[in-house]
Amino acid sequence: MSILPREFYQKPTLELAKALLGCELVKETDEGVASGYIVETEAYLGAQDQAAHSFNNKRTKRTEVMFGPAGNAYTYVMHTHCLFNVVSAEPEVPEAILVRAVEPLKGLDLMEQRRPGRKQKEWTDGPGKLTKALGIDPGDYGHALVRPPLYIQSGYTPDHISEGKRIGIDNSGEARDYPWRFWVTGNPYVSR
DNA sequence: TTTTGGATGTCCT
DNA sequence: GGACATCCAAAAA
Repeated sequence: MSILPREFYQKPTLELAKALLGCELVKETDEGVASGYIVETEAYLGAQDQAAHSFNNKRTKRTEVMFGPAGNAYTYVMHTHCLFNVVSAEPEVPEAILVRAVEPLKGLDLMEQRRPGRKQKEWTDGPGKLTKALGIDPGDYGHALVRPPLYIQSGYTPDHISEGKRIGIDNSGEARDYPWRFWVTGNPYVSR
């Protein structure tokens, strides 16, 4: 088991989205370590993707990190929740990959504490849920994912990967039909 | 300075 | 299936 180097992220976004499946996402806090296997991702291809925050190369304070190098964290606060993305592509090309679900691995006691009253299956089967269970927050914005307290390391290789339309972007024109969502076939922790 | 709306989750009916 | 919680940045005024 080893932390994925910066070079790992130097591949086309759609390819990286699939490569991340089965990798272990780790967050270390004062309370301890929590981690899980990534089992569901979605690609957001900046300039050509109407559903992306960076559509048409729109550069703002919020999307700024997407214009940086691949391998950094892009956290985004949505309503009452925080979402976690991995920045992809080279600098000046605003692409990223949203992690939608993980399979709990380490720090199960911590996650249970952070998700009181829920079954284990419901701890991390959604983009807002997994950040809460792992302890990822807006303070991780822009963090390089190659060192603690937040990083990704190699895991297992999924037997089969499924792909389909993305979720939660119904008002994004034809971009909503792009098959840019990937998940580990048959894994019970995918959001739906 | 004010308004608007969102890559969601949870609880209610 | 539907309402609503609750916060920040973008866009409008």
